[in-house]
Amino acid sequence: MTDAAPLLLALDRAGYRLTEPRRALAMLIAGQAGHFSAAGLARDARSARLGVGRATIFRTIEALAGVGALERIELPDGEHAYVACEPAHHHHVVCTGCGAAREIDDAGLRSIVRAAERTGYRIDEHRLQLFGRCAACQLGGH
Amino acid sequence: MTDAAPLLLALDRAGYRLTEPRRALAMLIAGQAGHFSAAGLARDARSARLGVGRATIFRTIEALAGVGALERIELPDGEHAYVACEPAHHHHVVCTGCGAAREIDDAGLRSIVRAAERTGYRIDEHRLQLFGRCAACQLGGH
DNA sequence: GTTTTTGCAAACCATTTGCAGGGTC
DNA sequence: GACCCTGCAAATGGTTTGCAAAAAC
Repeated sequence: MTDAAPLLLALDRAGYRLTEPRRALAMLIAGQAGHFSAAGLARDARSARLGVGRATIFRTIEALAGVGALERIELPDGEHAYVACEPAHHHHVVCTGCGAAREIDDAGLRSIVRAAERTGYRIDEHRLQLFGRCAACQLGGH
Repeated sequence: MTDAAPLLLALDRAGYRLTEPRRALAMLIAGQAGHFSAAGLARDARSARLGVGRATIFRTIEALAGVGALERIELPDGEHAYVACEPAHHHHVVCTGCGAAREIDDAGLRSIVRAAERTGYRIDEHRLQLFGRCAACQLGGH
């Protein structure tokens, strides 16, 4: 339900060429309701007769993740999924009902990182993912 | 460097039978320095001539993760790994140098979860992983 | 003795790669 | 026109599964 433009813009700015397959995939990704998997996107592309090969799908997702327009997450069941996002540092809340993802800020994380560094580790990177049900799914009982 | 007993105890308590392959794998896991992968464990098992099949290794890891004695983590490079841990709720700091993992408490998370719930989501689960270098690896330059 | 577990080998499935042709800048 | 990108098909590699024999309770 987002817009495809930011995805293409991010690729363009990073020096990637704006090809037909990439445009088509950006549209497809923009139309995803919540998180999506590479395999699922490949399925959609096939049923939409985009004529885009599996390899291109994986390569495009990789490029988009590389420029920060997509984030790869691991769902509670171990599956991999991607969510479209702003290319800034942040974290997500993911709905286990419909897959909708929202960004949240990490204000409170600073103190956790500081606490962790008291163990002697120097923290370079952190990953936080919250899972739950969005307001709609709580009502609808999906 | 940990002890194999807690792993076996956890399986026993959950009603799993204590078989020879499971004892052998518990020892092997207990001897792992930091995090380890299923594939790596399979390699170790083969070189140690344990006579344990790949399938059994995956099944045993799955069982241990199921009872909370192992936690599956995703490293920054996308690889999967496991770390032995107490079966209570907690989070890890993982050294990107040697793989050593330590548990940290999640005191500060409470406020983040609360903030996230103000978006309308009801949070059921969260996952936090910190990556950095442990004291030894900062000195040694691994 | 009944039920779970194992090992093997084959099956699976997501992801990657090599390469020749085609599209983009 | 040079270089990037694509599609295809084949390779890869981790993980799962079916099944008969073996072990645990």
